[in-house]
Amino acid sequence: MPTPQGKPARASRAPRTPRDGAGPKRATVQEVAETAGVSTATVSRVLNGNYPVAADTRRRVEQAVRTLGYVVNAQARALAGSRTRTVGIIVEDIVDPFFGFIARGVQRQAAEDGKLCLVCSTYGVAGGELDLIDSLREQRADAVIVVGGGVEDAAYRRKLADRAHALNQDGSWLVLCGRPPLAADVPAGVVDYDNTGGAHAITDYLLGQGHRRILYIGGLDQMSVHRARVAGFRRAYASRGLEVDERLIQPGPFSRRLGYERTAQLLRDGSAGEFTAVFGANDGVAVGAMQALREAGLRIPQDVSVVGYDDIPLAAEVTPALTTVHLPLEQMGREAVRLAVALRGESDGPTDTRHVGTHVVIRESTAPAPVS
Amino acid sequence: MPTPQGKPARASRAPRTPRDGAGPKRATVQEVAETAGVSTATVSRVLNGNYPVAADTRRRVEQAVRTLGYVVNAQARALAGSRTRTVGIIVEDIVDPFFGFIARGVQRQAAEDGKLCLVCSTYGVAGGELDLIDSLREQRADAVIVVGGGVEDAAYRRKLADRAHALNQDGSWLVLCGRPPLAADVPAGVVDYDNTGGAHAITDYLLGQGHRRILYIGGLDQMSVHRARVAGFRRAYASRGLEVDERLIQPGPFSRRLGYERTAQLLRDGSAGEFTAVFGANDGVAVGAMQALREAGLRIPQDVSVVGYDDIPLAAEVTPALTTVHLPLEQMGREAVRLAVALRGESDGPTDTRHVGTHVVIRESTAPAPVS
DNA sequence: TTCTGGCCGGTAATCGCTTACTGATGTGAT
DNA sequence: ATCACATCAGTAAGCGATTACCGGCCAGAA
Repeated sequence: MPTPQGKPARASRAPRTPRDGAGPKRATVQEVAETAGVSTATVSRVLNGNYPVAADTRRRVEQAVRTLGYVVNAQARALAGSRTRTVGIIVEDIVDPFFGFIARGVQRQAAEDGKLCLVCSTYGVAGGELDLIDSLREQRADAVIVVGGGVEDAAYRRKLADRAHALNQDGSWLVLCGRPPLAADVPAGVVDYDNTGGAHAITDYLLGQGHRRILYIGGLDQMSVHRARVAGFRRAYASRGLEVDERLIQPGPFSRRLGYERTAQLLRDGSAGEFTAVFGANDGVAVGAMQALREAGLRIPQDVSVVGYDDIPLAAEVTPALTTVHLPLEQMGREAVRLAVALRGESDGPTDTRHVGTHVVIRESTAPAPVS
Repeated sequence: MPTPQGKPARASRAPRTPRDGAGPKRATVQEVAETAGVSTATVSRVLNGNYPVAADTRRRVEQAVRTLGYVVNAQARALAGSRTRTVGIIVEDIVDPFFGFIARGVQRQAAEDGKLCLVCSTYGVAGGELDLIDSLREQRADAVIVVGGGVEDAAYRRKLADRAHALNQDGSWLVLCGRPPLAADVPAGVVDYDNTGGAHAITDYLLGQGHRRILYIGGLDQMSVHRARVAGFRRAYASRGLEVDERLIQPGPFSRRLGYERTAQLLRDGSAGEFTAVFGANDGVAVGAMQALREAGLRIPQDVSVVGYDDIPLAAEVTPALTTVHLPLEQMGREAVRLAVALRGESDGPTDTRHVGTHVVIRESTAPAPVS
């Protein structure tokens, strides 16, 4: 049998020469300790300030730190301690302002808490979050924040739940941002906004302006965000005792192009009937729709009103400025970090869900329905 | 004297109980080794695949890894090895698409190289880069990429150079992105684009269209980017033997608001004389100017042509679409990472500077100068 | 058959810091 | 003067990998 099954060879000890000194070198606590004439423990205490050290000793250590230009080695610290002072955030695309603002909130809150951010993007790779979570787990990020995320089936949710358990066992937490909780027994924090409520509010506003036929564009059925928004849209009609014409609900991937093409097409072939308002599932879709309407010679808001969702800067910058549902994105990012910090330590607490408020911002793209 | 100066106490050894086992726990190479019946060295070799291991042994180790759900500890690995497989990037504001695209390039290239990104933003704090570089030095990022950066005086440049030396001594590199080199003796890589050339090209295009009075808006004199662009603007006039009216050069902080307000004001008080074209120092400024022109009843491009710089998505989305100078932002980000990787190891090589190409993108906001 | 290598795999030293214990010192109480 | 306490500082055991060195084994060469 070529399989080596024998007892391990008992090699005799041999003092090894220290790693050759040619490589990069920087001061260590050891050296600081020697320079200051104290022990490494004391240096560490001064550095972390979590243990009483006599003023005089402290001064000497600080002096030594300055002299040697000492900088702590975060890896060594993390290895010895239990935290890395690092939070990971996973988004779809960092260029998208929706994610950008959330990332900004995460960064700012993290900075205030003395942490650094590992920012990852999936760039459209389906299920890319899963691999990224694994990478962040290797890095032992103190928390992993997953923002949004598109299509999700049962298998995917199961895998995500597995990651949540794994992270939790490592002592850190998974925090979902802008998506609903996974399940009661999955240890993950959630920071979400009320999609149904927001969609209901803005739809109700349009209905209040006399609009009855509102074209809803965007969203895929597998996306929970979309399902929730459509639910709000429907509920607004229902609570006024009105019916919605199913032909007016036009799903599709969130994108400016979808808004443009779908609107142009419906205007051309009239297959969804008439409409006096357009509800873009997000601001990008709405802006695309505006362009199609304008090209068709329709005036906004005199002929057709348009509303969006999210309130990214673009909404306020287009002409006419877009009426939309404001989402406190940056605040959500901050909240996610705070939640992760709060959760930390609780080895297996219940899933904690926080909701941030949204509100309708009325700008110039909406007006009372034209008298027909 | 209360100062404790005596010889350190020689405490007797006392075997300490292992850290209490209640905390988070995850498999280690040790456990994998035991499970697979090999040594930790062998496990490490299988994991890193940089040393021959018999196929059978490898299989057993892989099996053990799977069974235990083992995940390597990046901190321990970084401490023992010499790299952290992490790159840091510092931008002004991650929401700004200019920085967003560069960050995207950095992320993608880093991902392809098996690295993770630590993304930091200064959010307007002057000199905030310096502190962030220090943080990234603590983290021992394999490279630190600093993008853009605004106002910079001699003292600031000196501090930045100090950081570059420190990083270099640590064995990693500072890479400047979208800004000129610091000095020949500063060990830092540079990835930049030709601002003077780009400004020259687009100005020349306008001059070729018959425009003679071009309003240049934006940029602060302390910003090297601005100085270079204005230089290109001037050179374009000069190379055609034309003179530029100094009143037409209107500095100010890059912002949409500046474009809007300055244009509106000059239109109102005519203090800079007439002009048939506006050159926004970046796309935001140009879009702001477009708005002011439109509100003043001027048509674009029939009455006034407008051009921008950078070619962020907004440029293609406004109506009329903006003629501008395209910058390969994402590619710059990738290039910065590649440069950092290439530089790594060279303990003190010469400053390496790479330039990425730019080109004028002609859209709908420009037309021949109106016949007066 | 004995020797020389090539393959593989084990041993244990390190990386740089945190922290549980322990000890020395000085102080106020008795 | 003696003893119980605070206070402050030192010792050294990890944390979880990587890797320089060393050595057993076996095949082909001499």
